[in-house]
Amino acid sequence: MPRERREQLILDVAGHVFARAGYEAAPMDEIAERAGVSKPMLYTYFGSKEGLYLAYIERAGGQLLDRLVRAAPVGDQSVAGMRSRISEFLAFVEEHADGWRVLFREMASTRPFAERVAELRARIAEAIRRMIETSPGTRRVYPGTAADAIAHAIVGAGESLANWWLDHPELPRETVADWYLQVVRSVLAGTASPPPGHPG
Amino acid sequence: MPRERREQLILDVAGHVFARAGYEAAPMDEIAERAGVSKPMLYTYFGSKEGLYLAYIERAGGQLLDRLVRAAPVGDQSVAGMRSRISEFLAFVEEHADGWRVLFREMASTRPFAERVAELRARIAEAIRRMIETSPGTRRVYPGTAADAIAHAIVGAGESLANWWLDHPELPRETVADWYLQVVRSVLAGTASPPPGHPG
Amino acid sequence: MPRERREQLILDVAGHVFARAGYEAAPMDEIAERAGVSKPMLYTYFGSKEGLYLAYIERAGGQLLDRLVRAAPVGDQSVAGMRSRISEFLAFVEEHADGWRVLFREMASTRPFAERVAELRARIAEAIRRMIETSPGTRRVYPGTAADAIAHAIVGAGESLANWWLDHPELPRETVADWYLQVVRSVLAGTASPPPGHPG
Amino acid sequence: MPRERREQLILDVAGHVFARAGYEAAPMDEIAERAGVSKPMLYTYFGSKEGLYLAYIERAGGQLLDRLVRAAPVGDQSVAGMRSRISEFLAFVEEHADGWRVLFREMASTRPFAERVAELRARIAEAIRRMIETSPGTRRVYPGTAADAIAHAIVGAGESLANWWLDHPELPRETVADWYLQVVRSVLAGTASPPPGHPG
DNA sequence: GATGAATGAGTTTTCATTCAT
DNA sequence: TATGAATGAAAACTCATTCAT
Repeated sequence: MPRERREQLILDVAGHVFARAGYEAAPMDEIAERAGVSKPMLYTYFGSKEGLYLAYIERAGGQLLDRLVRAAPVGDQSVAGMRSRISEFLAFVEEHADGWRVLFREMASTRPFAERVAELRARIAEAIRRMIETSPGTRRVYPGTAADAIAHAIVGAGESLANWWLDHPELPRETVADWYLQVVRSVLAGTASPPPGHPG
Repeated sequence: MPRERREQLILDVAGHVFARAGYEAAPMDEIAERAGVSKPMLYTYFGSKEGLYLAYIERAGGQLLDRLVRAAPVGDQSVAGMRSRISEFLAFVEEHADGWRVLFREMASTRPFAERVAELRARIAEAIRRMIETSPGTRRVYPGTAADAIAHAIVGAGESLANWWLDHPELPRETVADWYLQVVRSVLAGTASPPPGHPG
Repeated sequence: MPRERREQLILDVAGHVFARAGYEAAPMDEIAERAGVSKPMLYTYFGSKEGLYLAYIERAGGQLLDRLVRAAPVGDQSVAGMRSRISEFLAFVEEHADGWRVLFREMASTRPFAERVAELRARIAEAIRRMIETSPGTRRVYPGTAADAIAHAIVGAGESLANWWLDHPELPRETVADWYLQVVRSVLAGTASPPPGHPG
Repeated sequence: MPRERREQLILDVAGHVFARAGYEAAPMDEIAERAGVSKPMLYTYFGSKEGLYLAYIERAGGQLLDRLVRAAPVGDQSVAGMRSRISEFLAFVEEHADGWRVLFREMASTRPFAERVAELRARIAEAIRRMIETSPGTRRVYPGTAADAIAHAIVGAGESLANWWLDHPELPRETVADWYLQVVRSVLAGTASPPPGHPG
């Protein structure tokens, strides 16, 4: 088996174990055994447990980003484009539940890995921020910092919704996508006009 | 020092260590040393590492809930009430950053503790769901399940916003509260009327 | 409650715990709790865990010796005397199962306590040895050393029989006593004449 | 060094430590150090302290049984066969003093291990019981249960004699074997005819 | 006299990591 | 390249023992 193929297989297995047990509690022995390789092989390929974990995060994050980018061109701010991206995001959650769980777990972490995931998240939030700042409302209510904050709120809403969905797998993806789309559009619309009676 | 006081002190220290390192990576030795007590005391008081962690989660979750409940009466769905709750939530994040980090971390966890935190989260989402279902929109667009999903999205938005704020501590709490309030109100409003051109 | 009475009560409880778990595995906490006293009390009364154990061995051993001595005068080598002693021995096993188990356990031990029990055992063996050497056989086949060995064999037979009996509690004591008496008499008789064809 | 060889070496060392200190008081550290291996090896090979102890008991018990079986064919009830078995038993005690001490210690124990040793003992007692029931006495005095009891008494006599011998190592094995043979034959003979004046 | 509270020392066990082959 | 075998370091937890009151 060529190295590349074996690496992918190992990452699959590792993701499964990491998703179930968490980084600390996932034993390298189990990963090696399940992958059908020896432990030294893991170290030859990935250097360390940390390296293996990072490689997995990197791959999962890359896959997620790829899907988002391919779902709609970067500049596309149409409703159709938004819906497409949301749908792809949920498709990723559905098809790579392990990957999603690991990525999401690290959002709450403070360990070195969290940084990599934070970057990924920041890139997605950044795209949303641009949408906020260029959304066709009459006037911008909040300055740039606020847009960043709101963008993160939108991202968080999506994550939370995705996890809620993992507990309700009977719902079709498109239904959940509709809901999230509605949330996003509402927030975008809401940032275009100040709430009635708002002091600032 | 009376036992109750010392227990609280230990929980403070434990929260700090747990927030920084995570459950698995937090050594009981360090908690004991930082708290100025011996390890056996930790076990006498809390039974096990798991017991200590649960006690901390319980305390932090209780404090958060207390604040939310005291911020505004349960039935109160006014904007002022919402703002008050949001402000209290962010005050908790600000004043109990450790507690918040630990609670938030467990949202992504699969361990036994996650259940306790999920309960806490569910209670908050439930309150929001009721708000959605009784919000004064012209007609209800989505059925009960959707309301639950949207409620979780709102909760997730708040969590994400809170974490974003932890990285931008220079912003005053009330500013962030305003933003979150705006998000919540937008979503509530959005769920009262379907998006234009929505198929369903 | 007077000290003497409380000491006895503690010893009863301690014996129970020691018999079940063994010396090493018996926690002082459990003994204290079961006896309804505080741990420092145990140390005030018995000095240490070792002290408590020794006190228990001493008491149990003394009780056993007392019974044997009272069953028949020391010089009495009649069959009735033997039967009486055997009966008392088995009565002790029956009534003080804990004490018996602890004493017997220590026979196999190499720890400091074993010495105390070995002494007890030696005293009993010594009495039997004298019986062997003065038993009314025509001539003494074996010298003094052999008599000592045989005496220990007889003691061991009794111990083993007693333990076997603990697993067959439905048998009346007198039945088992008869069997043991038969064994002892057989061996005594056997030592009076060499086996046919024995070289020495 | 091949694994099999090292396992045997570890068992030798473990037996030594167990014999001296007892199961509870024997630290794995000491066993590892004396065996010249690391502690994790002990766990790789034997799984746990209990596993190591069981492995040792199993080996020692197997060796003892082997010797007894090889000493004389199972059905052989001749005096020569008996003497041969006794001699082998004592040879085991002499050559594997550690093994003997550990096995004998567990006879008094209540832990899970005791069961394994009880089985071994029961197998030996069973063989003796059959000898009793088929011994060429004129008539059987005691029923089957008694034969079982007497068999255990004979086993106990041998154990006790063996331990006595460990304290008198200057005596040649054959001498002690003769004594035990005499004891066994006396008891067997005694069970063939009731004691004069026996009521039953 | 009695104890609630406290701990130093030690135990088993696990795991990431690395040689020798 | 690939691995069976090995380990250093550290973790959770327990227990006999002692003060301060």
